[in-house]
Amino acid sequence: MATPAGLERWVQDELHSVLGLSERHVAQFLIGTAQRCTSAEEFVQRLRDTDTLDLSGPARDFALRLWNKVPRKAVVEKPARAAEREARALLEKNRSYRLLEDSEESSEETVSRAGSSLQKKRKKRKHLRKKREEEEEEEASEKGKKKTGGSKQQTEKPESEDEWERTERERLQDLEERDAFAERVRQRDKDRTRNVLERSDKKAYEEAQKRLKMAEEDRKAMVPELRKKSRREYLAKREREKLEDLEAELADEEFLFGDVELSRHERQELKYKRRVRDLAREYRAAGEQEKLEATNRYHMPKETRGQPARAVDLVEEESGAPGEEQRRWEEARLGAASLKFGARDAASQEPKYQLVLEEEETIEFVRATQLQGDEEPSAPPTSTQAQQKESIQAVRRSLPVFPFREELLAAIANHQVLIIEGETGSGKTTQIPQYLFEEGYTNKGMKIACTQPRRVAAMSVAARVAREMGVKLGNEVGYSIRFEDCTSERTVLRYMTDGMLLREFLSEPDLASYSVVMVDEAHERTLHTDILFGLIKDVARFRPELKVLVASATMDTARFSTFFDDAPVFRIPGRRFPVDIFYTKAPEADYLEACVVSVLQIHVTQPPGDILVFLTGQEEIEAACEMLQDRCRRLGSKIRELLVLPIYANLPSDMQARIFQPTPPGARKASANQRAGRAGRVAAGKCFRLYTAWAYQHELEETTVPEIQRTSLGNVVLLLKSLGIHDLMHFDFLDPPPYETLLLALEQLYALGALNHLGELTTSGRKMAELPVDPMLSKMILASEKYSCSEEILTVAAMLSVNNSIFYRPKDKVVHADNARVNFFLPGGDHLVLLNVYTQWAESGYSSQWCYENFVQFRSMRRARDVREQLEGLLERVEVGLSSCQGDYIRVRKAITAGYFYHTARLTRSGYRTVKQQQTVFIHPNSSLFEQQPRWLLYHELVLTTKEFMRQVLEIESSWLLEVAPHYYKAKELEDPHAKKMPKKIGKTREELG
DNA sequence: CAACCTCGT
Repeated sequence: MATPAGLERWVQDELHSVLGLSERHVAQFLIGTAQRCTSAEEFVQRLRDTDTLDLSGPARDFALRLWNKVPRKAVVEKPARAAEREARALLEKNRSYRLLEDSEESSEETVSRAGSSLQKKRKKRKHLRKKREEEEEEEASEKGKKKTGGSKQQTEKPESEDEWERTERERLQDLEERDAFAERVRQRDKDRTRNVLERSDKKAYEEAQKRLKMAEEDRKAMVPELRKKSRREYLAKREREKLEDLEAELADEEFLFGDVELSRHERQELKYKRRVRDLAREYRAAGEQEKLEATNRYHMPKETRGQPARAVDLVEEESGAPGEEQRRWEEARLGAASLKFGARDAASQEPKYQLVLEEEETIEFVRATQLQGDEEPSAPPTSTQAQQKESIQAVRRSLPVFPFREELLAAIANHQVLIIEGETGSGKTTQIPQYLFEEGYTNKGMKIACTQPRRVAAMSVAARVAREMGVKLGNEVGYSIRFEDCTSERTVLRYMTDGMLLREFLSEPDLASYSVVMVDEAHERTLHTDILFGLIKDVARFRPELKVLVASATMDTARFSTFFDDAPVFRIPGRRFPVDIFYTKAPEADYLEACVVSVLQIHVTQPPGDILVFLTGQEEIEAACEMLQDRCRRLGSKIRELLVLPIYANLPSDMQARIFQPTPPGARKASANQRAGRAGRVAAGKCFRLYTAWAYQHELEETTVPEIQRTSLGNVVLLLKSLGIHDLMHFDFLDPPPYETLLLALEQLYALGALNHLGELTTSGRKMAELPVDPMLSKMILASEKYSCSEEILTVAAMLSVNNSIFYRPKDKVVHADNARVNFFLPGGDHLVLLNVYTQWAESGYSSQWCYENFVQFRSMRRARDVREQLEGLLERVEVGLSSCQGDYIRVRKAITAGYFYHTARLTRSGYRTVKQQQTVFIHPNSSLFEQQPRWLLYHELVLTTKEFMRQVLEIESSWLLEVAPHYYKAKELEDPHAKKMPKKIGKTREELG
């Protein structure tokens, strides 16, 4: 970043060379404008509006270069009503100016007005007091004829004299009070004037006026849309104005009459006013919500999102067939792009490679957008050990957040809740907690929590911050994730997964040991984050000193702001490295093929660097790798070396580690980058999207449906209930889950005995909440106490909670792998198979070699072991003793049934039906029971692929259901009409082995 | 006879 003077000179020079123009004020204007804009598009738009430059020619390019150079200002604002707020602020300032001019007069007026009101009140009060005294006197005189006490003597003094003295005294008092009152009014006006003087610098005033004008113009353009929803908005606006008046009135009332005794009527009036105010507030909140939803329905080009829509967008939305619309939009985008960048252009510049790609179909990319970076693209710095410490600090200073350190800290100090908006890589995650630490938020033994949706993120960020602060990880800076608590008593900066903080609510419902809670990556809207919002909002209300920071990418911040009672938004502009985004010119049919072609294309046409490809699944990744390697081999030495490395969750970890190793020089690693956010983190980059820009804007869902509206909520309900939140229907969800989902969860918990008929948590429910597994699993674990088989049940629970990734099935060894799997089969069902696998693995000494030989995934097993150990550690807390069934698997199966009686199916003549809902279901072909078809069974989960399949099934007897869940099943519905026709063949086999 | 599988306590 250049110094202001240097920057100005640079702009002047450029202006001169590009446009033959060298006026200083133009340069200043350009810089000033750029500083106030939040995106390059906005900047260009503004320039266009003001006709400063002819932006059709090289000036546009220059404008973009300028934009990249200018340090932008952070903005603290409430985006939901930015335009409205500005207008109101302007009006208020106008009023303030007037106040400044005639404040003396208005004070006098106020005093006389309020004075008379005071006198009225005083009179009333006097009247009331007199009346009361008279009543008392009457009472006393009737009662106390015999007693003639001192007090009585006083009142029996000569009446006229006494009366005169009293009124005189009161009049004096009144006068004094009136004087005091007048003084208070004067003081108030003086305060206001001072505030006005402080706030109103003229420039800001003019700026506000200009902005208001722009806002007005935007509004004008929105008229057609506005009309549609005008009624509601109009009402809301009126209500809002009313509310503001009312609030001012109430505030004055309290200020002026705060210590004057009010009559009952006046008190009622005040109460009524307050009630009206509260209602109006509610109404307003509802109105805003409505408005927001209405604006969200429109797919606006990203550049204008968050700002008032312009008429053009709306017109385009409404007119023409989709194809036509797409073409027009595409054209508009292409026209706007300053630079056309096609692979063909590049290839023609390097004829050597054109030959290589001749047979291949080339894919055309068009650069549509650039995400600006604040740094010039440059090679990543290579540093020696000695330089490292210095460079760490240099990197810290280079982060986009750094220039706003002071502003940010001030904003945090001034507001309890602050929404922080910034791109990935702006440094918000690593820097802000450090700033807070430096600022002393961790004094007095208080801690700072920073939540991440993912484990790796929590770990790596903590490690990074520890390095930056020069402390050992786990000391001052630590992380806390499931199975791994890398914190100590010294830890004040705690990075953790969101689920972890949620768990902490169980032990510390008010988060008393934290001074700041920062919810990071809020835009991801994970289930845990969403629930944290509701809980933290609650806590913040009764802990006014607790600071809440909600950090999000450039999305949804308006919603967060609204949710947290219009908390201000702090926008951190800029990103570290620029990322160019390229879109395909036409949609691709076979995207895997297209992807491979693009990689090669990129490989030969672009400067050296790594290529990162995002695909949807393991199979695709493997296929793509094969295709790439195959083609590279065919091309042989004609192209530079290409190193293809796959990465996906199920990949053995040593393979994963390979991608972090540095690339051999001249070679290039693992195609179209789907997420520009990931790139640009360490160095400048380019992002190729294998879909058209139109599709990006229109076909992809703007934001995915929040997790909370998709998943089963059993766990969540249990957790909230155990935190004492009973009224779940009115819990403060950012996006409330569907009513039915909540009801379903409540019913399920009731059936499991976690809730009583009043919906209150039972003791067993409290225990279930302690266990970090699904309610049915935890019920199963609790039941293992009764059947004395907790050792086995723990294993089953652990194995069930690692999802279907136990068996490894490489394509080239399918037969061996399937054989190995069948070898683990035990009669009874899949749960026992899982138990068998784990037991054998444990007997092998938890060996990885054993896993390899038996086609079992070591990583999954290790995870199962972790889960098992964690659960074992919690057994004591839920009062379950360790016990083993000693081979009596009936007991294990009964305990499982106690948790899963909800998930049962019976064999009918037309196949399997679930017992309660009569849904047609099938045993999954991978199940050990697939060929046996027992009459009664229990399943762990249903998966819908080609059919509704039961995965992980266990054979049970219907009588067990009555034993474990008598409240849920009636003997009659478990009767089997075909009992005599079908002998218990399988049952016998099982008993023999049992 | 089916093949999807991200993340978290």
